[in-house]
Amino acid sequence: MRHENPFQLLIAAILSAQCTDAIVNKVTPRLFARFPDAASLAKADISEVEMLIRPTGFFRNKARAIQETSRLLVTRFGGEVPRTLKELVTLSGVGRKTANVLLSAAALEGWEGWDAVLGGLGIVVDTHVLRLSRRLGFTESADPERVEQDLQGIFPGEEWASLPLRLIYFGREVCTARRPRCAECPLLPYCPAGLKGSATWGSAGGQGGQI
DNA sequence: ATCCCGAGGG
DNA sequence: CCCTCTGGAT
Repeated sequence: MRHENPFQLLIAAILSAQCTDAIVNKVTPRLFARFPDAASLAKADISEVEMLIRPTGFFRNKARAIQETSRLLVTRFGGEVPRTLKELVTLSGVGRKTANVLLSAAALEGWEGWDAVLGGLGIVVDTHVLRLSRRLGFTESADPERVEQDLQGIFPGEEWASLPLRLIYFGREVCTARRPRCAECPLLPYCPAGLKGSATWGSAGGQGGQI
């Protein structure tokens, strides 16, 4: 997700719920040209915000969320993005997944002043991470928090920030939800769902996309 | 468990 | 047409 600072990534991450990042990247340049920081977005006309973000879906909820979050940044966090998961999830439209997106970006991009709190970093579990974790046998659970715990038990802490980005890319290009390209997959020899899955997921009578 | 909601792919 | 997309709040 494109961003120039923590505020922009926070807003973009809220907008990315149930929406491709390509669409988020399409609307954020206009949004941030009009409202570049928390102070300006906090005072914005809500209907104008709705128009700007409409293509991302859930636009009424999301407009309310990013404006309320901007107000909270101004009134409770000095106009800055808070740097702990506990504080981040108090923001409107921000759950554990979105909070972990911020902490992961801070770790990967080496944000100034964030290193002290990165011990609380978790693993981003979105729709791709959830699906691939189940297919690859990292977890049996469908609960995002439980999946995160299972992944934390498998991967060393240094990989927690980068793992989701790699799974997401892999999930978009190869291990897609609907019709995974098992024939082109380098992980096929190690995949429990593997080719036997494609018989189930695919055409005849299968209740497709169970995993 | 349900609602929010538009856009793109198959 | 139906399913999926870097979910969160009620």
